[in-house]
Amino acid sequence: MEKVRLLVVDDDPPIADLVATVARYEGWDAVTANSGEEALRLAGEFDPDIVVLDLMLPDLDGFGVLDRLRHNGTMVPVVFLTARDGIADRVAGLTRGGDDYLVKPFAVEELMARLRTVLRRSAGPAFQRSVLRVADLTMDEDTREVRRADRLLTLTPTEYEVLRFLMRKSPTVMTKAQILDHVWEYGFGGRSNVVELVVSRLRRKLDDTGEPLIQTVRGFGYVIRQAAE
Amino acid sequence: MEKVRLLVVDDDPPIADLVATVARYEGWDAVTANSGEEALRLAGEFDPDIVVLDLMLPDLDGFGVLDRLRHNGTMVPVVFLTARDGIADRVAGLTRGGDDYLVKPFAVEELMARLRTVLRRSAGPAFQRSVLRVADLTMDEDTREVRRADRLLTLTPTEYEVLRFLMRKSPTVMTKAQILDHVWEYGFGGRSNVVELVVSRLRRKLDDTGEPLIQTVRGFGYVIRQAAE
DNA sequence: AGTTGTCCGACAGCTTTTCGACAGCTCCCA
DNA sequence: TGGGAGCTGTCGAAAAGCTGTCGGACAACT
Repeated sequence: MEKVRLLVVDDDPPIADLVATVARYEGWDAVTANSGEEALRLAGEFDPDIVVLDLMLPDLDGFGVLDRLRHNGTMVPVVFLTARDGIADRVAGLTRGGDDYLVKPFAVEELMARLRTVLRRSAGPAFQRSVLRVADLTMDEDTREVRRADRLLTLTPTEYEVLRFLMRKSPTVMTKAQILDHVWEYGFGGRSNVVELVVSRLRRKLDDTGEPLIQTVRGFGYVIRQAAE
Repeated sequence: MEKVRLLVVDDDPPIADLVATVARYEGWDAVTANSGEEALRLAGEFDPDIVVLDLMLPDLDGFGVLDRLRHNGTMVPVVFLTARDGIADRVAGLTRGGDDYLVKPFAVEELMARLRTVLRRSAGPAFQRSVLRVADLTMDEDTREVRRADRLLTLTPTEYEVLRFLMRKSPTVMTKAQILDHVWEYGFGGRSNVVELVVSRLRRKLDDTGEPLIQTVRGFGYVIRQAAE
């Protein structure tokens, strides 16, 4: 696939920057806009494949931006960001077309996952499943089914996210800080051992059968990969 | 790649110089700033590819500098330096993207390694693995896998760092002092034979099979290279 | 043969990791 | 509205593994 072009619209520069940086890290092209006007201008110039759109903007609000976009005939898919309270209902109504939304504060991996899904859907009518695989472990990102050697595992949301992150990055070693930073909401204060704990719980479920897949790289972090040699 | 342009921002001149010197030694272009204002000015003039930014600055603090940088539309990647205590949490929020941070006191080689990683990532969408190779010894810096003639070695963090340093410098001879200075945190007190010890341990793991790769240059230091006649 | 430099075994202290127990929370259902 | 089930994160203790000090054996150079 071509390099994905992402437009991020959020009036809070750190947030916009955060999203753009993560996207670039994934190899996407990303630009940011801090107002509705700027967003519309950039949508024209930059011609994005997908848009992340905060609903709370100083000038024109998110809905307004969307209307104008659609008015111009742009069918680009949109993922909305909203505060926890409030307009969730109205957003829900807008998400039928394949668009999606996420509540702030979000975890960056979750945002990226939704962007990928939306892109995949909008790419073509025949949307192919996204299945991650490491050794005899598979994760179907559509059905959320995780199997180890065909045995179905039941994971909690957090476990699922951590596992997905590790599988996506496999066979690269990730530090605990990286895992925490990507899988937990930004702003999560936990100076704690949550990551270790979730890994421990994952291991119990995964490695129940078969050889250990999640490996500790002492003094550094964790990887998921087939034990070499 | 072109000559990398690095901007180092730290109010403690010895530290800033240390980093700049090491970077120049690697063939990079490096400039230093000792205050936030200077940093912003230089960022404009010098147009760096990457920035090392101490968070504790006399005038504008590190976060302020970052905000202003971003505000100017600069998407340059940043690696932060922080003291051990305190703001690690706040930093975490900024690092989710792909930027990174390091706690003082750090080891110079570790800083350089992170800079290289961040650069590599921001360079292109398809980020190519970084694999060091000396004779039949290979080190994959992403997976942290080290192999001698395909046999997987298990190294401790210190061993890994020393070996990486030697491999990077190969076939140049490094003195024990250089190794100590680069691989251990600056300010490390050990007037000792740690380096010898780690090398000894490395040898046992590496040279188990095959001919010795790490050679002693008596009265000077160590090199890793294929034994030449 | 003396001197200087290197190697490395043993050990103690320390750091990192693992994981059981538990309490607060949310969500769901009656 | 109350109760229950399941999820998440905190704490702490025990285990595992890593690092540096010491010191004696050994090797290399003069």
